Amino acid sequence: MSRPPAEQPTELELQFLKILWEKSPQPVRQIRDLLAQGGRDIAHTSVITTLNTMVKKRFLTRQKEGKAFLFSPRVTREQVSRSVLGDVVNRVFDGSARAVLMGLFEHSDIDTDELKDLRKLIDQRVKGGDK
Amino acid sequence: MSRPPAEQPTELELQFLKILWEKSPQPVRQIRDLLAQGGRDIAHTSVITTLNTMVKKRFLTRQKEGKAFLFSPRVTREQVSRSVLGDVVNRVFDGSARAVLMGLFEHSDIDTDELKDLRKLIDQRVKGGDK
DNA sequence: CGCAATCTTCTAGTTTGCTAGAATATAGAG
DNA sequence: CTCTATATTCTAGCAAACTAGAAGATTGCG
Repeated sequence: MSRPPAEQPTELELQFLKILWEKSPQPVRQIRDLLAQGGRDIAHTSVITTLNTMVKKRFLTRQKEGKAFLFSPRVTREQVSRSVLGDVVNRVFDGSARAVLMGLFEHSDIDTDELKDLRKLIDQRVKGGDK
Repeated sequence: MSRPPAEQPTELELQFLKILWEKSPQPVRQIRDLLAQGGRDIAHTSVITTLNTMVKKRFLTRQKEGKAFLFSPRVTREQVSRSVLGDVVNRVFDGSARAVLMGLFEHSDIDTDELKDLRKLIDQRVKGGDK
């Protein structure tokens, strides 16, 4: 028995996804440059290796263009965000949205304006009533 | 260069912490039993190995009692929750509490009552104003 | 066509995470 | 005090994650 393959993207994979969510499809060379620009200077072949594992995991698709491959995301930012958050909610907060919200307060610099914004969001949700 | 040591507890480590948050200090044997009870049947020595790495990571402390060790958490549930959530907020949601809250809506079965509860929480926060 | 540039695949090395058996230490019974 | 039961440490193996070099494939320039 060993570790089950993680269904959530890893930290590195998330960086790749963010780049491709911004713009896609993109070739390896360009992805590599953007990574380096973000402070993560990885060898060209390493970038390819990671991209290929992400294709295997179905996070990405690739298509041939000339002699190179172009990569695109197969999952949306919303899908990943929801998945990761849901995972944390279940694993750490035992499914309690309330606990998450309180943790959210503690976490960061949420000012009064943002709080009101959040409340408005909830109001809309309450009125909507659907789902 | 290789992977930086994760500062967040792993899934398994989180299970250990949950057990010790419920009751501590506890001996290895008992922790092992509770894990097995929760469906994770691990060899006694494996439990010790994990506990020791957690001590090294400063998630736990241990004290000798007779011929055995007793383990206790060194971090609180609140600390870990905040840390994990903060990590996700920054890494996945780029620091936006608003985005997290919306993801929270999407995630799960939050009914109207719970929404009102959340709103009350925000109201208290707005009135409190401080911190 | 041939060769250089460029891209990919293959192989492989390192660390973390998880697991467990072999070897070792120690407390307590008799 | 000796022996056994029980606890711990040591060692080790396997998969995932990350990294990169060597080798192989392909395009296109001259």
